[in-house]
Amino acid sequence: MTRIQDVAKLAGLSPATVSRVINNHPYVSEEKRKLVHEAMKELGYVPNSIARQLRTQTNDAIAVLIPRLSNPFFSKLVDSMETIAAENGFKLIVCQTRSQKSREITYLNWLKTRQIGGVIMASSENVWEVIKTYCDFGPIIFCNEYPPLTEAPIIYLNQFEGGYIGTRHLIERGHTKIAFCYAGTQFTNIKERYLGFKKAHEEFNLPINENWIFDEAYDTKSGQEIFYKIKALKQKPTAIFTSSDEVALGIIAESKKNAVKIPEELAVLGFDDQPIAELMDPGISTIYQPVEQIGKVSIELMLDLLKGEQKPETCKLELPLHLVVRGST
Amino acid sequence: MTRIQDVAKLAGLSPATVSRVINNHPYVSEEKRKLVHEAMKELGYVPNSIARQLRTQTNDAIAVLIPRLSNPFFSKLVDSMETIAAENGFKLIVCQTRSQKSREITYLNWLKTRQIGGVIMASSENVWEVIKTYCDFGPIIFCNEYPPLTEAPIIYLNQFEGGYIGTRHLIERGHTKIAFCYAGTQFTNIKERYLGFKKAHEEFNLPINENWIFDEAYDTKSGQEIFYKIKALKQKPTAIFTSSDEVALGIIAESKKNAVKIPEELAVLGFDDQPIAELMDPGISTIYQPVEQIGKVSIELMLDLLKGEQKPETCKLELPLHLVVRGST
DNA sequence: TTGTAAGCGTTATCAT
DNA sequence: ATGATAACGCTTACAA
Repeated sequence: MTRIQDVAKLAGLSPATVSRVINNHPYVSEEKRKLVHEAMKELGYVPNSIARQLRTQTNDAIAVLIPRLSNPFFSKLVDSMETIAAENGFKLIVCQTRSQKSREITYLNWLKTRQIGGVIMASSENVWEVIKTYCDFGPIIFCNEYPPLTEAPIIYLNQFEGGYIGTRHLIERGHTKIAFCYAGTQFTNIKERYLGFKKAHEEFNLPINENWIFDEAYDTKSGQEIFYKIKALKQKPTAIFTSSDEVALGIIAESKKNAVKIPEELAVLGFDDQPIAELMDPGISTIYQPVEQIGKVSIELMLDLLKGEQKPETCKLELPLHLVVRGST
Repeated sequence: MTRIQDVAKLAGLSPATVSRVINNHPYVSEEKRKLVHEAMKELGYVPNSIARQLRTQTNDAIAVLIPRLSNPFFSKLVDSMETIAAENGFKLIVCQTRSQKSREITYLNWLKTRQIGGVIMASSENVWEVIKTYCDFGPIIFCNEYPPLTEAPIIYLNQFEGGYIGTRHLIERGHTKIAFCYAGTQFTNIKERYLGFKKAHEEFNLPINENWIFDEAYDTKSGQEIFYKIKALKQKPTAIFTSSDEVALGIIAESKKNAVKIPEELAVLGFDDQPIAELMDPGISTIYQPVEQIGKVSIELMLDLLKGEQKPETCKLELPLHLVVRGST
């Protein structure tokens, strides 16, 4: 491996000058600069980033914590983040927690051991009190979801609003018996959505039926299962507010197999606005989430924090979401 | 930041002994080991991995190059790799080339600057002669796709076989007018598939119609476009061998809107066997690719190379794929 | 079994 | 404008 020393020797200069050239410092004569470039080229020299990071106490690796990549919402999110990170010479490390507290901690520990420079939490399983203890070791920001009491930057979508406008839409379509899908142990998102769901019901003086609240609605498969749970009920809802387009897809697929008409017998509302939502027949009415934008804003904030060495401050940035009406409602 | 020095001082020992304890070296008395652990705990000490990597000349970051994450095939592939990498304490860095030569080179350069320890190329845009020049800086292996003349480990699926069994299936269903989808400038995969497609035609003495070969079949949208290209033809194929389930999905979606019966008027064969293939109505007949397995095998090979410091040798490991028949054919 | 000291490849401080 | 030198935090001969 050729070192900065080797370049210096060949150019007849000191390592310091070579370093100055590499880092575009001022106060280097054009003559020497040229000499250095020639020597670097001749030796095929490339700076060792590990040594540089040790010396400058920096780290250009960013971890993004998500439940799993095979969830299209998250792969799209990571997609948008990676593009911008790479453009800025930063590396993006995928960290799949699979919704497990312990895995999340494992990744957060990478911050302590300087394996990574900062963390973007696009999902979080642990409470803020626990996550907080890692903040001394590098910037941590939240994107899409966050635990209660979080004192860190938060980029989020107003899920309450999403829950409200979606439910309102269903009510305006004439539905009074509306089911709702919960997904796991998430902190804020689904809970917020449920509050919006509730608010819409209250506004129209409609009761909420506890039997129509389904948990563990993660993916298409759970959507299929939920369809059969509904089918087995005596009192059936006429509409369902699902937790994602995948879940909606599962419900719609099984409805077709069972000759249940959509939206006449069961109106299905998705969430996310995945490409698939438009393609299905009928198209899935859904709540559009600006995934690329939330990824872009989050990674840009992280880059600022990493470059500026400033401490992240508590703040909340809300991005808008909106209703997309298609055939399924 | 607490250093190994601090721990040593508190424990009344030398940094060397502390290092030995951290790295589980033999020849450390139980007594001192305990002392070190206590001191580490008291100070909340964690080793600095950057310093360690500089000293040991190692690197625990693995880059995986893919076109884009939003392609489910690749997000699933990265998913399986990340899981195993993390279990072994290695970090997986997503690198989206967006099928651009230049971006691929940017990422490969990270190997030179020691930003990463090794590269898994799950797609490749540059020729082997170019990629070869990076091999001195760390292990490079190919997974799923590879340029001609590659002298590096290759984990791949027999695409020729895939093309053959798929086409044979369509022919056996009575089709003689079969379209084929190409996707971009990939090196081997689609080309190999086409050779299998050709072989099946030859076996049954069927001609191939050049007008029925469609290029740029990347995603659902292109599938939709292809449907309309077919619709505009005077001489229409009765079956189509697509390049992915997404493309098949696009074609099927538009067929429905245009009241073209599937599979009676147009049989559609997918590729990959994504979850969506099973859910569609009709289900998409497709070629199953063992994505998780190819990811697992690849990352395990990379871990071996990184741990063992051995040079990668030219080799080819083939994993099997098979036909899944559903309603679309 | 433990300690001393050199060195991994940089960059930053302080001279000159 | 340039150079000598120390330091970043760790591991590993070598010595004891």
